[in-house]
Amino acid sequence: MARKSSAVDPLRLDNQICFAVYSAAHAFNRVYKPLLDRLGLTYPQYLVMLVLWEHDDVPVKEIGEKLFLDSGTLTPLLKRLEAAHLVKRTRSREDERQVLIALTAQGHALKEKARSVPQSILAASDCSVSELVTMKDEIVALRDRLNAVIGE
Amino acid sequence: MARKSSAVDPLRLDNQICFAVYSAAHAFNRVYKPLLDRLGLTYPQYLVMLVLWEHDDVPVKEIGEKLFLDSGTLTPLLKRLEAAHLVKRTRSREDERQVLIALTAQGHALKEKARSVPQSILAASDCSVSELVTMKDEIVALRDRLNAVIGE
DNA sequence: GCACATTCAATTGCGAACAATTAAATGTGA
DNA sequence: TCACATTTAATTGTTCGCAATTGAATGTGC
Repeated sequence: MARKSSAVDPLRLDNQICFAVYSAAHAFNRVYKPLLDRLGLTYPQYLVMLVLWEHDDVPVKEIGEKLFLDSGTLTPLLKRLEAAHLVKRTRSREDERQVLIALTAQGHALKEKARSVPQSILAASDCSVSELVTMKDEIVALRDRLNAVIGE
Repeated sequence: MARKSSAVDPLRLDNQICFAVYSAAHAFNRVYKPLLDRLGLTYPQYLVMLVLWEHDDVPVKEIGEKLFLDSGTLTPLLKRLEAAHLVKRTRSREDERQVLIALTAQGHALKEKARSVPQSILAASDCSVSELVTMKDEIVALRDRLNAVIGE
């Protein structure tokens, strides 16, 4: 039998969608870095701020569900955001197990400085908005199917 | 002026391709985890092994170029692979600055156990091969455009 | 009311990921 | 040859990401 063609070898790096996603995520991170440095945020911190700019005063768990992150990641990250005076962490009075995350005035204000970020990313991706939307929807659909398998 | 529709608000989490990629990468990682646990590898270690299974006895830099990782990430990772008896690290005699990474017999043998991994991932993605190939190519093209911007 | 399980955040430990620096080896130009 | 830049890994310090555990608060079934 002939040796398997490298074009279809499933163990070839080039053939793995997962590596494509993994390396694209790192590439995005490197593009975001200089933009977010100006805001004093890391990319995961920026994601948390995006969540809070949409809906403030929420428990840690809700942030985690939206970003697919757990308390082991979020607790120290939120403490750093608190140290930067962007959020306030307070125990809920209705349910003392929960910690509610609220934006400070500074945290709200940062949203204005963040408005220019998406368009810089769009420019870097060198791609039409409609193409990006299509890709985004496909990737989200794939992600959700993967997460469904994990939940079993 | 009417309030901007949330469907096109560029600061909305749901509208960001970058978050789609970021969260998909984590979802992939979670699917890989139980499969790779059986091999005793983490996902980045698995990527390094994929590179080595394709081409052995290469300097650290070459691995880094293929995976878009630097020595700060690879040096400790490779030391862990060496501690697991999967690779050997030796200074090149032609150029003493380089460290060459070679597979051990165990490292070579592990490739056989890894063959079942891609098909498990394919099953989890619940998607046709041709769809995945198309998506992969699009994501790689996007990644390469992003990396081109970084290189400027 | 009380034992029990569940929920939620925090903690600990380990493995990435990367910036910045260090140090050694190599290459280059005068 | 010798000063100088370049290349390559290694190191250090900070931040993610997650598994596993802890501990407090809450809910439940009897």
